[in-house]
Amino acid sequence: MNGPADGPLGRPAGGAAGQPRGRPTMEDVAERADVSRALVSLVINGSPKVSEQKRRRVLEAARALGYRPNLMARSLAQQRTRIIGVLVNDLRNPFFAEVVEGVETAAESDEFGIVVLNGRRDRGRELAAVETLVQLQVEGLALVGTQLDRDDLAEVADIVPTVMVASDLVGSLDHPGVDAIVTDGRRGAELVVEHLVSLGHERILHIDGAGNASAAERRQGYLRGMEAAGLGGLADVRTGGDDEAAAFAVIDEVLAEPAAPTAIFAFNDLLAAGVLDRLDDAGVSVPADVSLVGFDNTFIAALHHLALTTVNQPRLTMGEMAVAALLERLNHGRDEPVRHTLEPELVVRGTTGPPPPVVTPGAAGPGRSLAGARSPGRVRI
Amino acid sequence: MNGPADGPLGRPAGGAAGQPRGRPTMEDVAERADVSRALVSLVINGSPKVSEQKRRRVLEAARALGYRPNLMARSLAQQRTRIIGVLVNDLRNPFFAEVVEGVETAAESDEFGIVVLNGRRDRGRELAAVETLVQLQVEGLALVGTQLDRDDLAEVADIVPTVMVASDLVGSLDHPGVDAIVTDGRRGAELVVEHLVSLGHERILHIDGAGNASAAERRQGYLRGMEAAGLGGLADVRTGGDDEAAAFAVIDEVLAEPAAPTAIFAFNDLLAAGVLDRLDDAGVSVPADVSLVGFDNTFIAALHHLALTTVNQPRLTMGEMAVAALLERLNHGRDEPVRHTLEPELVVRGTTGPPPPVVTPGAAGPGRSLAGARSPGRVRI
DNA sequence: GCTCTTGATTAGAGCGCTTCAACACTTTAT
DNA sequence: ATAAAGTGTTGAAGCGCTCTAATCAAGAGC
Repeated sequence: MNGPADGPLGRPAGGAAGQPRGRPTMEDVAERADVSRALVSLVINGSPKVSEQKRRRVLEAARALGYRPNLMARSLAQQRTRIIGVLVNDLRNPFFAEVVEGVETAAESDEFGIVVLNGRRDRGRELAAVETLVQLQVEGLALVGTQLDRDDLAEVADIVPTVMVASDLVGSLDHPGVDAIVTDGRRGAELVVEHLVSLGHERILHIDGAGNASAAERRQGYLRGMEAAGLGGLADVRTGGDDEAAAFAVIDEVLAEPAAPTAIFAFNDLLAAGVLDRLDDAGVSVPADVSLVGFDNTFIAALHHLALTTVNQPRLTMGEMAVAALLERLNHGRDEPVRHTLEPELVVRGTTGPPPPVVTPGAAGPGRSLAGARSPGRVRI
Repeated sequence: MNGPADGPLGRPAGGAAGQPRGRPTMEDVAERADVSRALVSLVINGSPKVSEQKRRRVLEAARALGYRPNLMARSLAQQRTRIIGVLVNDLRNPFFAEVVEGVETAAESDEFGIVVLNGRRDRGRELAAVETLVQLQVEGLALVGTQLDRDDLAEVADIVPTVMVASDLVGSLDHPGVDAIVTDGRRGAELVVEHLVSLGHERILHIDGAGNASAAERRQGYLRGMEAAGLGGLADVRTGGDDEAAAFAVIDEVLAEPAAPTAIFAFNDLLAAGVLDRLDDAGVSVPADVSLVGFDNTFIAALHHLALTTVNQPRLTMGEMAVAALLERLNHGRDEPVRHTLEPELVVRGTTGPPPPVVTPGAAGPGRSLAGARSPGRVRI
């Protein structure tokens, strides 16, 4: 084992020869400090029942060897990992990134680590990621904006406490192992519609989030808002997505139609940014010709040059609440599901205003504001 | 072991009482399939030397029990994790998020998993995160935009192959365990200056990235560019940062000075966005009064309403190259450091143009374009 | 002098898995 | 037939750590 022919080069720092290879283990430290492995363990874990003398000896040996505990081994022995697994729908979306920061902050203060996996907008990858996290033995699972549904999660939620953030098991909140932290998307969407209606808009288009987890809720809120305003007949929902690119096709389509909307409510800020770009390309000015609203209140919306009216979700808080929910299960054994619904908040900025006056009363049918805006001579922003 | 009191129904779903507790292990599967634990291992790992009959038996038992391999135990036994650790300076910066996606893509196709930790712009946290990753026994370490320096990394790099992405051990590339994948920030900055100079600018201000890892390089490039253009005397560097907020103070300061710049080169797009906002607040129009350039070419720069002239870095490629570098060490035993420098590319958009004509020749001293722009009546964007 | 405490240390079993050497069977070569 | 060469399977030894129970040393109490 420790024979002389054990390989020429030393362990880490270009050291001397003849080492047993691999990183130093607790055993190595024990040997060097001339104590038992158990004692080293106690020292490393800061047990109070170790004499000052030995503690020093051990620590010194550890430092000298460059010893670092092996988390895998520790977790295995301890039967716990103190890791919370986080699955994010899309790391590129600043909204999610900030939720993750919230999760991180909270986890950190509770001495948990987090492992972040990125679904990259792909359901299959999300599924695989969840599997990986479970196998990694995470003690809790936070799914941020995931598109997974009850069937995907049922098995997993039996094994590890799970919380969905910014998305929900739509219409099936019944799994006892799954909590949810959401902003009331329905209410948020209603706020948007109310705002637009109060400005005088009637033809309000909603470009939705396609299969995205929160899409359904916001869509519903939009529809309800329209109904409530007596505009149910004018409600118009188009399939969008959750990034800028998704907006292009829809806008091109809409611009080509006769009765164009005077306001557009996009699924989220990213999508709204795409809408804005495309409108810009077409020479349609916002909000003079069309009003535009996003959702999430990401920092992008706040940029003055976009000044996007949007709906705020308390991202950091959501992340923190997610961890809190997991810990309630972990530490206090809660076992019924919980669902926290946060209040959305309308943030009015510069992309909403009154609808344009009807161009030529009587001439061009019922309103053509948007199409009209495409006439030459219009000023681009 | 197989006593009668071992619980009637399958474990996971809605389990009753009296189970042996804990998730099913390989042992459980072996018992149920009536084979040895070793055989189960072979099946799970897809060994070809297992009879079809037993393979089926094992797989069925595994499924029935809801068995999932324990990655911790596997890694421990196997003495490898197949995990690449990724430390990101700031997950909220879309630039980094995209580099991470590149890392992910590459790792995935090489059957590696990745674990992402977020430094959140805090050096101490970065240090802690690296430590965590090392203890997690990652096989490679990708540091994305980190601010850590040689001293922080020396010890770690002896243990695990390390690659720095989008940042570098400035002035000390000498650690044999650290590779680097960077875009030539110096060159990028020179391109910016050349572009601005060719437009006729002379008073070009650089707001740098403060302590940020790539800050020094870009600063140098800027200074060299200015020298090369014979404008060394006009070079002006202010301390900024790497997000929008950092821009505010600087802009306020600059606006209050007599000889204001006609062009501003910001450390990155985020900072540039902040500059744009502040200029906007002050009624300074871009590029009519001041030209503005960012760095990174994040999607933010591409938004039409910002249309930020910037410098592109091939993010995805950088992430992929990082993994490639790690794998060369891991699989082919390379042990000298490697440094890939990618070419930056100037992306001209709408925030740069010729400097404004000097307002009142002779009257207001040497150029007051920016300050002049603050006169009332100026149009805001 | 003896047992009792108390406190510090350690032996050793075990966490769930991999893997190597050994084993029991074929099957093939000779 | 017998040796040689596969096949498929298994026992058991770890991987690096934790943690319980046992051990040991030393002072306290009687």
